[in-house]
Amino acid sequence: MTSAALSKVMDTNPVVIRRMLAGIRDAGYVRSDKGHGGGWTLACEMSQLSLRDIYDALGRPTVFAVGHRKESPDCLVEQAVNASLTAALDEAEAVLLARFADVSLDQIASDVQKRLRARKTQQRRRQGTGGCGHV
Amino acid sequence: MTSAALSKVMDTNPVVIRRMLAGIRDAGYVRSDKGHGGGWTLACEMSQLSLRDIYDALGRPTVFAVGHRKESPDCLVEQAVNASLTAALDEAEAVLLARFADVSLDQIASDVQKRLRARKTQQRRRQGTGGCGHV
DNA sequence: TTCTCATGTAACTGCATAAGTTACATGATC
DNA sequence: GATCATGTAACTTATGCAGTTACATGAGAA
Repeated sequence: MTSAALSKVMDTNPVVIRRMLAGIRDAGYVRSDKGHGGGWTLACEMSQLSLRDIYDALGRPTVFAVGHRKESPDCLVEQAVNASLTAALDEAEAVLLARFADVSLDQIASDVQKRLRARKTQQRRRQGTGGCGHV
Repeated sequence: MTSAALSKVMDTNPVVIRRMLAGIRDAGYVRSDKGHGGGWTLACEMSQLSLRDIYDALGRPTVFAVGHRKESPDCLVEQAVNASLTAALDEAEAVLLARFADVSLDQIASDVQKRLRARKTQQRRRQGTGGCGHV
């Protein structure tokens, strides 16, 4: 799939797609090819790729919107607050990353399949009965 | 303590202090008084006030810097990713808030005391021996 | 070889959010 | 009434991210 096609689907810009996928490619999870027939292809088994892997490949961006004002404040109160805050944040981050590690791409793919079936069933129901008229 | 004094200590602006403390005052944890001798005073026991209480009083700001692009996307893949992401984020947020609830202000206060003693010991050591000359 | 397609990347432009600032109103105390 | 302190609206940076433009590079087709 090309960056242009992906950007349309994701309602954004081809360059944004390339910037994002660059890290994932460098980690070896996808491949990019130039020229005719080029674009992006998956380079590993979906079952071997987790959300955690992608998070790492993206450069482990900051997880939290909250945090310290200073890294090493002189103020002892600020130091004490930072210590408590850091302990709590670290623990929460560990939980989050563990959960990310639990989710592989094939799980997401099968979830998509499930949603696809659900959508089709709903469409059939609406057409078959002529629709309830509410939706 | 006045907003002006607090802003100096925290290296910021009096108005920023007032904006922050406004929510905490509305929740009843601190009091503000105008005029001579006015300023901010604690309105409850430090042991009864946790980081979680303060987080709530501040309006429960967004915890995570990562998240969805859209709340209700048409794209089934995006829906599936959102579902996995939300589950993980919710779990991490629950852990974080639980940790916040575990930390009361008097714990932080005693941590400050501990740090104060440690700093004094270090200062005495430096002065007593004439100092090592490195710091 | 030349044309076209696709990625790679630098550089720039919004755009949203938070912090900081200014200005002035309100109320309490001396 | 003078002074001190908060309350708040309005404005000004500062920052980071998404989006965009422009062009270089490389691969394949004609």
